[in-house]
Amino acid sequence: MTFDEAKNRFIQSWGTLATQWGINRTMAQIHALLMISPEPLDTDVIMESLQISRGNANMNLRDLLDWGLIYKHLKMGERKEFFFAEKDVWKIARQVAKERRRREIAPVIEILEELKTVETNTPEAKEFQKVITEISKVVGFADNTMNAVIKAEENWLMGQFLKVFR
Amino acid sequence: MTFDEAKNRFIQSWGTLATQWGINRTMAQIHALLMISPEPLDTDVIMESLQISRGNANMNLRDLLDWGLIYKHLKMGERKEFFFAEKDVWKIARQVAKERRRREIAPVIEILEELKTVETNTPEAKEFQKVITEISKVVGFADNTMNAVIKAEENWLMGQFLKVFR
DNA sequence: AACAATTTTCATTTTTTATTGAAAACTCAG
DNA sequence: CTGAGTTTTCAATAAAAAATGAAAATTGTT
Repeated sequence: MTFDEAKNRFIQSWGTLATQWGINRTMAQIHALLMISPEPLDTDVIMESLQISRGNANMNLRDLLDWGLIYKHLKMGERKEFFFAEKDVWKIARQVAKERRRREIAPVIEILEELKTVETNTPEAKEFQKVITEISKVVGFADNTMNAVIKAEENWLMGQFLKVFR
Repeated sequence: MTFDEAKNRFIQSWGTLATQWGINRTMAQIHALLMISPEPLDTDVIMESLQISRGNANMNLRDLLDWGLIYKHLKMGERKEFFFAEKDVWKIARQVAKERRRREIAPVIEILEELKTVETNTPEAKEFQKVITEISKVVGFADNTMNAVIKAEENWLMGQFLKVFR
């Protein structure tokens, strides 16, 4: 396999994987492209590489900035903006965990707490409350796990898990 | 909040959450409905409750069966099929981890291994290989973690994490 | 201030994904 | 074997999500 083939394969695969996780294909592809580029790239290069429009490129670059997965780089004497990706994959994992926790887990916990307060006079309502309580436990577990990832240093986290799997 | 309000809120929220994770809304709603139902339900009841077509109901029920999240129940003297959900939320988590590992993580590991074999003569190719190697590590970590969840007994897993967070 | 380079926005279009509903297939009692 | 009850399939349709591209806004230079 040549380098260019490998590169394309990676960008393509990353995009496909992302869609399975509710992330849009282009955003993942831009991220992949920047991850494997040793140099910051400008919007035109990205558009050309991935064959996408300016608007599309711009919006997804903005989203990646919001997620803290890429950064701007200004070259002196140039007016264009250049972008480069966070290359530390552990840091990326922490960043994604942090955002998803905030955007997804936190609201769910809130709703579950609210639902726990329902009256339990019928068998149906009892079953309901039982399920909600169980879900709360598992969501709490997920929340703690994400928290661990967010706060962890790479070595600490690896160490903990090596202990578990020893 | 009345019980019916709570029920609807739950089904609705579960559906919304699911879409953020790349799972379709209806599938999650059917699952939620069955989770909180003390009795197995037939297709007509599900169609009525969620206001969906027979084809839609049938397809998503089949998918849920494939995922091992619901089961069939045949009532004696009845020709209709009834469905009930796995209520053990830990078992659900294990089941989902198992399926996603098989469908998503495993193929990614395969591709990454393949990409590692690329020639590294240019700086660009060197950077590429470095990134791929790093991603491999993190994906391997995710794979191990999912494996732990899959194989774990509830108490063992909880115990391990309590240790980590003590 | 005028202008050219660049970025951002957003109404429109395209693509993708989900849903419908009716026909076909299946199942089983009589 | 027949036919009513039930499930499954799938082409057509609808809904949702993503992408386009050109106009508007912004930025920095002279």
